Amino acid sequence: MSAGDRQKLESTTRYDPAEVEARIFAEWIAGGYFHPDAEGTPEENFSVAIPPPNVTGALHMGHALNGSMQDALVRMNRMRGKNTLWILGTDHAGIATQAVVEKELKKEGKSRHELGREAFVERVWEWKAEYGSRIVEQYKRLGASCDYERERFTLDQGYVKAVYRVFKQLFDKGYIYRDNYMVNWDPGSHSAISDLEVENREVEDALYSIDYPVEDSDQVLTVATVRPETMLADTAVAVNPDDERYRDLVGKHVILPLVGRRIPIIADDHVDVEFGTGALKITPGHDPNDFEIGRRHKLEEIGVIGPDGRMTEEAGKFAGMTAAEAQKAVVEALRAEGRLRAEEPYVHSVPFSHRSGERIEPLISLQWFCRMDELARPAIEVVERDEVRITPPQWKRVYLEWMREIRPWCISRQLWWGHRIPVWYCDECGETIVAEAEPQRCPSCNGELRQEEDVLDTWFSSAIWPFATLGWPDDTPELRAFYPTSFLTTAREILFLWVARMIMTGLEFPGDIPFRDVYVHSVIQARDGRRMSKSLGTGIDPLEEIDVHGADALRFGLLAMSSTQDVRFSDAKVQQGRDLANKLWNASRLILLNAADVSPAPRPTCVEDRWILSRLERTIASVTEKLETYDFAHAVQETYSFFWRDLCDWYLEIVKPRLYDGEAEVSATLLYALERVLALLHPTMPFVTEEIWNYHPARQGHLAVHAFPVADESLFDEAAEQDVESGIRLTQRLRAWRDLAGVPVGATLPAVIDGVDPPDFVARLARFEFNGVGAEPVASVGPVRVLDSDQLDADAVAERLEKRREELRAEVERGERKLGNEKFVSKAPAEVVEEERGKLERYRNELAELS
RNA sequence: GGGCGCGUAGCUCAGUGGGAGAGCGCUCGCUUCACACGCGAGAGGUCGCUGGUUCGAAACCAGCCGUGCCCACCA
Repeated sequence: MSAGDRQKLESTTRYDPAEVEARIFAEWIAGGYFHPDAEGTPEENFSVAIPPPNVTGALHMGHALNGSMQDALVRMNRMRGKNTLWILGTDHAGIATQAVVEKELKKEGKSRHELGREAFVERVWEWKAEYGSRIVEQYKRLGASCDYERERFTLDQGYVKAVYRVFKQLFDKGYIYRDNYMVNWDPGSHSAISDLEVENREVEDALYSIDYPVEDSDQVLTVATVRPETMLADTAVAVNPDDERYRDLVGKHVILPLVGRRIPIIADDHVDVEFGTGALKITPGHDPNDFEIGRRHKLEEIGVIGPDGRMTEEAGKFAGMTAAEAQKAVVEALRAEGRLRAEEPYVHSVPFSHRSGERIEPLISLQWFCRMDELARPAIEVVERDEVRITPPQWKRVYLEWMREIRPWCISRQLWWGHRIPVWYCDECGETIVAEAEPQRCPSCNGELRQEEDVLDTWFSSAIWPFATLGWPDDTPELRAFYPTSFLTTAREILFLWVARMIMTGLEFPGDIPFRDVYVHSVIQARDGRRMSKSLGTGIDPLEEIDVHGADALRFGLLAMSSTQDVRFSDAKVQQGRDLANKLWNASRLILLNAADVSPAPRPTCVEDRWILSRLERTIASVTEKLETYDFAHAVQETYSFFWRDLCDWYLEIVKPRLYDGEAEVSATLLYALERVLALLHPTMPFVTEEIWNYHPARQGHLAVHAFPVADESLFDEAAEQDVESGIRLTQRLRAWRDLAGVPVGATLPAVIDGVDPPDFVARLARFEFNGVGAEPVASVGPVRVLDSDQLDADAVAERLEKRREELRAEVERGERKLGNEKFVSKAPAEVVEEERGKLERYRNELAELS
């Protein structure tokens, strides 16, 4: 070690992540470790596609957890020598990004319509160039070992080519079509949105009962509705065909109040006899159910609410009002005509836009759809056959059930920012052309063409992420080397929005699954158990955590708190990670500053050496297995426990004298253990381990590309583990005895051993002298007979003795009761019974000695 | 309406059939020559409730209570 390094180690008693992280990260990048050559096959390589964050986004806890998990596996596989690629990129996020830029414009007093489409889109690109890389920089702060040289964007040139190819092929297969259909209209973003972008919320509305007079009769048919304003668009009233009350009315007509329209009374199974009066007003233009019923009965579809959320000309005197204003006015008008029979409070669930937060207005509009049933079929099969494995397994069923019920996907959006749908219309001959590249003139009549105004749903482009990022549709070296990818980690909320669609497109286009494993991770909630959300003010900023505690601390903390169930964010776990980083630093200082100049190798000379090596190798085996099965929480906590408890608390304390003596054997063993612990921990805590590695005498190159340890089973040593662990337990009992017997901390107590000598370290760590002579024994702790001395307080010793007797009596009683149970003795497995007998025997003997 | 999950120490969570665990917090004692982001020793749980299965249940089964999430077209 150089004098400078030695001085740095000696003087730095605390690990300071802020001083280390940026420097180390720059070294990794300079080394090119994260930028693999496109060589080898997907089977032998390791690749992961990052769930692309929104360009508008900032790193939140979900990204940080997901990133920590991916990086752990990516780094582990890179260290194993695999050609490893972590694909990075961002999503153009249509609605979100357009909203951000529109907001900016608004501050300048402008609207996108004033700018016009081209200028607006240009403006969004400018915004993207300036702010769009923020989240990528934040991933670097986390230490994520993505390939920053292959960064992709869902709207970059090659990606658009892939999207258009997919659109064209799906269109040619007849899966994509254009139709007038009921959609979820989001008045906030002025666009249709898909079913998956809708969230239902409980809302208290009023339920109105309205009398519809039956034509040529004194009868009325009373219907119930929460949206009286839509009655203006009613085109039928429906009753259940089995409903005796209305059997005679089916086929007759009612006269729609306020409007005067004559509309039929029809019979449809959808109507629930029990609900309200059993008569349902049918508004095919403004209600998804009524739309379906309307299509079944070929009813007229009238729209009285426009895309702006206001009443249209069809609404007559209500035209121009907002839907809410119209509701009041319609209710008033009905009341004035004596048609309003009842009004009562009513709680029900109502769709809201996940994007804008506004209440969805179901409208019929001309949109592009994609049929999903054919695409879903093979995507169901690969999951059924576990070719794509979903972990934890309960999500497999959730996926399959959703896929089996899949419905057409509304893929068009009335936005400007996104992939403009590759369809051109000829106004002269009415031709519609779908093409991957813009056609110059109409191929039929040579007329002028105009392109479809709508853009595609953002998720349409995300769906092809794993292969579009690798250069598909071209046959690129990247695609050949890294597709299919190895695994995907995700939050369950995008299982349908994203994961399912990637499986479908992967099978349809490159013709193979996009990844072999899907790991659905838990959700980190706010400290109080609420959802972490910006709008609720419950978010915790991962970057602040990194600033304060370091990236390793946050990574450790997130992995340690992650689980199969949702968990609350735990500051304590992040601190545990910070403490671990500090402990690693300091234990390493102890070893590195005192070890003799030897090569790291297991060189056991005594039982405690064999013990720590055995524990080390077992930990490597166990932690590796847990990482491979996505059990991150147990993986990091087990590493923590081995390092802190076994290595630091016990082994280092035991071998300090040998280490200070510069003994070659213990130095070699310690350097070996340190090297392996650093490598084992590097995937989860990359910065501190890399920094310490700088000072390790075996260092050749960066730890990021050092071999990941493989457990050496020849070092497993059951006997050594038992000996040392019983020595540890004896040490702990002796210390406890001293403490309770009021012995001064620094005092060494005389004692003798009755029986087999414990390992040597026991006497030193417990501060006993086992060759005591002369005095009388006053207490027994295991095989240790504590001799009388002036360090002892007789009363405290007697009290301690009595306490132990009580414990033993309770134990003996418990054992006797259990073994006295004849059914236990006859039915329990023999080894369990034997164990109980052994324990009882030991307790009885010790009690006898103390009496 | 259907589905999934959770209820274990003051807090956050592990623990799937043989004597209740971790981290934090708390108490007592330590400036012991790696680390006070440290060391040693402790206190603290009828494992939501009620029944059942079993020699044995925190764990398996049933019901109940509480709580969270997902899906769903009942106006």
